[in-house]
Amino acid sequence: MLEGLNKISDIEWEVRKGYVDDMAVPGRIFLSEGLGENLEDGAVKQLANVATLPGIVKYSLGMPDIHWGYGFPIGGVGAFDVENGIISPGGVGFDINCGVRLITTPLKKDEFSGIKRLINTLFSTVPTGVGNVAPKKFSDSELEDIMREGASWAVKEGYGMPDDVKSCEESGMMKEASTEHVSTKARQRGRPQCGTLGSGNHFLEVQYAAEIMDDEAAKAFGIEKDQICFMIHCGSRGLGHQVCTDHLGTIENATKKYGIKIPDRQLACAPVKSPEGEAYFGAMAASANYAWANRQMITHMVREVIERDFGVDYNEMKLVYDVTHNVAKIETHVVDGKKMELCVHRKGATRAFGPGSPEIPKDLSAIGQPVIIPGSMGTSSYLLKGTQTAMEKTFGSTCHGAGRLASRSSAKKSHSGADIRQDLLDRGIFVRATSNKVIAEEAPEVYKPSSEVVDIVHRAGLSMKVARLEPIGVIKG
DNA sequence: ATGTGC
Repeated sequence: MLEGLNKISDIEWEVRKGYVDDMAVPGRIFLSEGLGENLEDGAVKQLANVATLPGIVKYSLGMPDIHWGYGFPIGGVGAFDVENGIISPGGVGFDINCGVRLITTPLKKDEFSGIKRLINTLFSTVPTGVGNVAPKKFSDSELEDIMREGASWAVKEGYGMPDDVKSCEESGMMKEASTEHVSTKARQRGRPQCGTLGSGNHFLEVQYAAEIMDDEAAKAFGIEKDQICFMIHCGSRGLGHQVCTDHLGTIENATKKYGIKIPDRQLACAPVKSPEGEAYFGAMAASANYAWANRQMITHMVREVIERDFGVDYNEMKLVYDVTHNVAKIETHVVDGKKMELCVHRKGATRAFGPGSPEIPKDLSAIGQPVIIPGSMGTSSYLLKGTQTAMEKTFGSTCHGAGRLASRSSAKKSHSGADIRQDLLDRGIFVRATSNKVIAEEAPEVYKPSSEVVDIVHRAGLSMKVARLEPIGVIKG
């Protein structure tokens, strides 16, 4: 509910200092009155709690897809001064570098047929679902390289082409990775899973570009109307999950050790510049690199299938961009006219750097970075561009997706997976999933409409629409 | 999200 929040504009709301005790800064949420009806009190409280943590700068921020999460809300951004601020695993989440990438093909919708066959082939090619393993179990030394080098490791091993790397945020590799802080247990979980899709909201979709809203940006990003594309949404699997679990323990101890007062145990944190904070950051970066290698390997599998079955040249399937939804990064931002080094936590939020940012590909410098916002199963996904407004208002951030409305358990009670699969088929969307249970949990109705969420970030100027993508085939874990 | 709930 929006009650108790101060209205700044039709799409921006303030969570005043004092909403919970000890807030150092206010909160800001980008949200319409309509979507505000589903705003959870718990999520607002979590956003306010983040504002109590040491070193927070400017605002604790909520995107229109905000919902309740572990400690920090999902759809939240918190930036902390590197000198006196904190880093928190709860500000990143369990699925470190959960992210999404978009790849185009030269195929056009009108000339394309055989979606069922393609999805069935991909479903048997890309390992999918909880506990599934990749065709290859990597050695300890290979895993070490994966965690250090990320997407570039995969390309070097033949799972892609050199241009792929520069089309990833961070070039698909956080150089701060320190693998010595990744436990044996995390490595054991990670070794058989690189090149697997995972479960839940993770997916592999075949889509087409249904609408182009910004011709200039679409041209720069390399996407045309009616083009067949594929989108991959997944993360760091069991490795990132284990890294989060392991470091929550050490960070909880550090919270006590450094005398940091937190309003919720799930906000455990340590100074950015502390051994415990640096250890978590290094292990998180290693997990992020693993996730980039993972998405790169899946990209390769899909390209090989399309090359073989549709006669498309592998090199004609270009990576538009790869963004991360769950990460903490050290970035320089201008705050009240002066440059500051910040530890920016984006949890269920996407970087949306604007024109001229040195971090984005040079050939896109005049446009802004590509921003990819996936919809829920069977609904529109969007390609947008980053903006200067985002740099000024949200530390260069925007939303990450539709945002869940109902819990997995309630979704299972109210929806039949088989019925949803048939409904989608009637609408021309062919779904393969590891179980009907997953389809019920991921029913489009239990998510906010992606179009409404994207409308708000567009109206707020946090990222501007470039293209709308519609699914024709979906693989769900 | 996750070898799905301590």
